Amino acid sequence: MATREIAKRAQALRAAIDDANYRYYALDAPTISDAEYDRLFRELQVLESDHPELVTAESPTQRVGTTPTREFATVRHRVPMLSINNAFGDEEVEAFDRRVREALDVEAVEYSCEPKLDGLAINLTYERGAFVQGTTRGDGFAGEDVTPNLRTVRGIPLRLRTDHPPRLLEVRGEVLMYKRDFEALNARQQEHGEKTFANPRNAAAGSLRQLDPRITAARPLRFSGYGIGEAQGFAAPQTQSGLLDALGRMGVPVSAERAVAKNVAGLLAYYRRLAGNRASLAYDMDGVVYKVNRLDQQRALGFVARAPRFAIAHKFPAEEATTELAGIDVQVGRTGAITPVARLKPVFVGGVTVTNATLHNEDELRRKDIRVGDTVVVRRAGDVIPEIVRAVPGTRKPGAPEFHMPTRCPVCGSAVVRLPDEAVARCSGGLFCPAQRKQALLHFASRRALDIDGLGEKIVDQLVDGELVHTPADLYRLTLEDLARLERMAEKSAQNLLDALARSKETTLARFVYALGIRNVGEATARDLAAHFGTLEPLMDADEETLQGVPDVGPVVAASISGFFRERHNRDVIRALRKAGVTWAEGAPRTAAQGHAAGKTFVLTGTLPNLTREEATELILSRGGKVSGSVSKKTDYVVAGAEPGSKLAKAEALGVAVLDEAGLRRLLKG
DNA sequence: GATCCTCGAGTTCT
DNA sequence: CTCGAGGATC
Repeated sequence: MATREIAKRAQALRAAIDDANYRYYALDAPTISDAEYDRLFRELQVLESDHPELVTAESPTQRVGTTPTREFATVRHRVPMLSINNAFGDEEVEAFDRRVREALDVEAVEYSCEPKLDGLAINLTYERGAFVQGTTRGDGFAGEDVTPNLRTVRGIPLRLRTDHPPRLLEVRGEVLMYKRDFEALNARQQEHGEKTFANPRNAAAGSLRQLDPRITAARPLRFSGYGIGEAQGFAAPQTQSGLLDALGRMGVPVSAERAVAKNVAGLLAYYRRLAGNRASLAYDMDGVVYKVNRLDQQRALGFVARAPRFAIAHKFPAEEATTELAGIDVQVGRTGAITPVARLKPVFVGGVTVTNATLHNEDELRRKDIRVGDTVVVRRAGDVIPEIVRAVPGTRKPGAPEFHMPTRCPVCGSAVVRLPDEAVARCSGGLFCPAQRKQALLHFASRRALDIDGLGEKIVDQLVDGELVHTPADLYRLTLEDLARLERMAEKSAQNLLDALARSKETTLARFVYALGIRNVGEATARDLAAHFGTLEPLMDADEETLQGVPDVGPVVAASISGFFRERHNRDVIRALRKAGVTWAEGAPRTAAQGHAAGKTFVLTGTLPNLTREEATELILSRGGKVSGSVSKKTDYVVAGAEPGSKLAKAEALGVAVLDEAGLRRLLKG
């Protein structure tokens, strides 16, 4: 064959393979068999290996993966990749529609509806139609460059199918794995003695984050596009649904389940249809997304902080699973609270394997009438903490006894008492109880208290059981030799712990008061007390009446505080701590707050780009503001970052002002 | 006395 | 995140 003919043949093979990929992945309508596909692919490989000069970056043979990289480079997004607010019920969707119609001042709005795929959001950059870069979402502002890995994903076109490619087009979508592909992959992994994945989403994430693209190439990843980022020289359609159609025509796989709804009733009908099909669809979804269809209306609506006002994700209810209740244990908390904990036969729910779930207290247990041996329904509440919803009727084992709270503490044997009108039962042993002593030490060392890095549960167990440490002050007497004798504690980590202890001595009055673990005195109250008294002595000697002069301190809290400081033992520990070198800046009592945020209440949600939660809190406090944990009518500002929680939705519902990090900084500067 | 708003405390898994 | 309960407010 003449060189020209070979080149032509290679060209024809590439076109045929690209076309097969397009029909398979984008149209979901394959026209040739897998065997025929493999034959074409091998012929092209042979041709290219005989004539290396014919190989191009866009050749389908180049999807097999190049050599591994050391790490992924960070790339700033040209247009931030935003998150979408969530709706958890019909009412919230109706409220969303109402807000949209009011803002646009129209009778009805048309929406584009799409499944919310459970995968990883990525950004694909095309220059003059050629795929040049792909990045992960990251924090929304910058992500990781995973171009070589994305190149191996066969559903991602290496070249857009159009005669007039835009100068620049960023395609946004989700990388995911089909359920059946995930199962096959796990079976294969298991066969080869390699680790299996918990769910398709984790499998997709793990596959995409491989440093060696050849591994990614062997994983059955898919792509589904849902929007665009930066676009230059692109005649954008007028609507979201038109945009999806246009992407589809250019060879980008888009969801076949997409639809257009004329009004809010259409949205809810779409939701019910997809929720009903959930099990039979090839992929996992965590809900559906509604977007105002007309792009000019989208622009008019704009953004609130980090999320578009023109879109909302309607989430499916938390997944439930059933398993057997293997037993009920009890735990002893810092305040002596005895909490029953369900031990479950491991069950896979909401993407993780759950073995424990809290039962809160005796009343709750009674209410749900749960007994050991019952089959129970488990769900991950708020998608995080597992809870037992109910027992499945008719699964009770004959003679299964009712659960009773122990009358003696399982750790120290002291009496368990439950005060009238209280839901929790408590061990009355106080600091005599090793469990409470351990928890008190862990609290003292916790990040928001004295922040002693490396003092974890395992170490505290040994220190207390070995009688090396009784009170927090004893921690500062520990030597390298003491620590090196402990299990799982080599010299290096022992030294690290000593360093952390030394560092922790420099603290603040608020942290110190919080670290003491006074009942009913948490972070916020400790801060109020520190600000009000300025130094420790007047606080220690204050009577209950004086204490009630502090904001948010009433009779109960005042009694806890004065009771704590009246105890001889507690005063001794405090003296010993100060003697060991624990210090803080002695401030004058702060009276009226000053600064640009004076008297304003802030609530933080999501991840801010340049500030940690603690830094943001510090910043607000230093300008006289207050930071609270929950949103209400009294909240002045909600500061929202990436992936905000339900607080953002609540803020919008209540009409509370929402700021992003930049807005917060501007406000604090004045 | 009722109601709303906050805070404290406990909790799971990777 | 959620529940329970303390504090503030009317």
